[in-house]
Amino acid sequence: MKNGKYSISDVAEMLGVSKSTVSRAINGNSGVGDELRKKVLDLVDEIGYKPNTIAQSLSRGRVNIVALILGDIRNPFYADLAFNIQRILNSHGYMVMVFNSEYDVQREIEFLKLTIQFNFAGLILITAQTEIVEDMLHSMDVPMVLVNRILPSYTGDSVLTDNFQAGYMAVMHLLELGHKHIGFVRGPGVSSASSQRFEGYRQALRNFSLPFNEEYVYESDLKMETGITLARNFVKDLKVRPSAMVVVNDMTAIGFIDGCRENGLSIPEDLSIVSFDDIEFSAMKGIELTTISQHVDKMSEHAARLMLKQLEEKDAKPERVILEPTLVIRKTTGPCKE
Amino acid sequence: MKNGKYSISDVAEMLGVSKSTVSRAINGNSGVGDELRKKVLDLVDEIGYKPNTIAQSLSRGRVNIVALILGDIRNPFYADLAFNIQRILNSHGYMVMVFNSEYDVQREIEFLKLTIQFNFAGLILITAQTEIVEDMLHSMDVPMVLVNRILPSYTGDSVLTDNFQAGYMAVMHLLELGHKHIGFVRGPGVSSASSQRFEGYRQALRNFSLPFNEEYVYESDLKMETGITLARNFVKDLKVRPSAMVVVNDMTAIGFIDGCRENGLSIPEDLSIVSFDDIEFSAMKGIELTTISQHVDKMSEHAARLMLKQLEEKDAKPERVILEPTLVIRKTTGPCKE
DNA sequence: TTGTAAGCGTTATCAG
DNA sequence: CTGATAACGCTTACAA
Repeated sequence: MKNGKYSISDVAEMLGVSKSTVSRAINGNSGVGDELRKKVLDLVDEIGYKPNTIAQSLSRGRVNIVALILGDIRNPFYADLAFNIQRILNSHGYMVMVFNSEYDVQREIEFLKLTIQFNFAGLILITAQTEIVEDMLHSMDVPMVLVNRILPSYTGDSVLTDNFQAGYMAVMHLLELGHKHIGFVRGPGVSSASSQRFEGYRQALRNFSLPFNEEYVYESDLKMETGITLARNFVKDLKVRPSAMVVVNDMTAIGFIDGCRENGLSIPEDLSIVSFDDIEFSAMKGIELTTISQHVDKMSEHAARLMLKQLEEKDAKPERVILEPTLVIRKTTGPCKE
Repeated sequence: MKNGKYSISDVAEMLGVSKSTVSRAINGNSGVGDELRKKVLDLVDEIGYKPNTIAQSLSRGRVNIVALILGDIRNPFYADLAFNIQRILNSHGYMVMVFNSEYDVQREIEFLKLTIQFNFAGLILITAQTEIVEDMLHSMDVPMVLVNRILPSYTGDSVLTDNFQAGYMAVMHLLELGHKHIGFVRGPGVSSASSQRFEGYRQALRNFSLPFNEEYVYESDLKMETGITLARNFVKDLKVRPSAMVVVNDMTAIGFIDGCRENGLSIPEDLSIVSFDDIEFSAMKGIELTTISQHVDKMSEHAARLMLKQLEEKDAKPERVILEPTLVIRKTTGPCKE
């Protein structure tokens, strides 16, 4: 017994039995007599012995930690996902380690390398980007779930919203309100979610012969602060402004709206805005975003379920779960007045 | 070499040297010739060998993970703290594992037990509560930093805002605006930050002979949703309402304001509100909280610094860092009209 | 400078 | 049903 903590050898010695017996007893494995098992368990309970997880991991060849890589935990959408996934996996005996890539490919690759070094039990990626990552992923033989982003050649488990449809829906809603000139704030190019929303938007524009204007397309790194900056440019640089904007995520939209109001634009009177995610804040008085829900609860449940499936069945078939987006109409969109 | 990964033995064998030599070389320890060291490093680099962190940890007796226990990662105040702390510790070679206690003592104790089992390198507690926890903490011989909460008998490293002063400041601000009847939404009783803010509030009331009314005191679990519920009761149950409220944190305040407006109260015309934290959202148009900043950046820097100090110096003296709160006046407080 | 070997705390294999 | 004993991959005295 070192450092105030008991080891399995201590327990074995105290009982005059072998380590194997103790190991079997505490792990609920067969091969120990009922009487002896009870004796072991009683002592373990009494002295408060806990097996050393590191040693277990080394022996078993993997650690019971699932790595979760996401862009930025400060974004409520990701925070919700992380929270829910963590809760579910915890309740099944797994730990979750959250990494913030800060939307940076280099950092993401670093974390992927860590996954190898640590022998993590599984890997959940909420922000998988570029071919480099894709190559690494292919060479990694570990349970893996992709959430909300898709990699072209990836065929494993994944759960995502139908982002094309989401983008399409956004435009349809604006169209019904009479808007014809509709701009778009996209996310980083490497985000498939963003690209697909953009595609849906383009398609809707085409289907209804609405004009597409390159000048009305902006790019955000998904942060609120960036939304504010973008809005300032939007207000100042454009001689003729669109009457509506589709914005890649709620955080950017909240910032964007803030920037617009700061510069004298009224929302939705002067400009209608639809975004995506439906984070908790978007329902608040004073915000009240019209947004397209990604159903973060379902998304996290599926992600956790798929991970557990891979963790617990050796050769489970890969699933691709596709969630339907839902339009939530609040107060940032209104009829077009022209 | 198993599972596509090289072990130190593989490297040693390929070079015809011993494992110890490889170990010394890659860890930058003395006792290897320059030439041989270079040979080792070159091969390691070429084949992309990475030491197995678990095996290292078992051997060294601790794993390079710092555990960070907080109430709820979905609260932006905590998310900011976690993000910053993680970033700093990562850059010094430590991993951070975030646990959501969900403000529940039982869960917190579970996580503490995990710290023992895992032999985590350090422990950062942003939500330390009750005597049970206190006892456990005392018996744990691991680098430890308490953030934003204080335990009576704890003498180790800690960083916190002067919450008493913060509570006092909140009242002073309202007093200057002419308010006399001031209520309070407190946090859970186990939160020392909340209790001290409450004490500061009480003291200010006493110092200026303002009336204290038990009916005007509510309790929140720090969540936005709860703020909404509280506000509904506040509006409906009270025949005579105070003209101002001090609310324990921004998230509750945002919900509270929402609930008030939903029930026809105007903020700040009918009711002034001051809260604490100054999360990013509080600056948004449509929210614009008057709030007391806890300087989350400084707070995280100190927390990380104190942890690193303990991690890297064997017998560093404990420090208690106390941050001055700052009042940020925005638009949820206004003059009292009576 | 380099190698040998013991140990870190478990689990798993194989005898008894 | 139970006990030795060998891994797991690395670090670290101690020898050479």
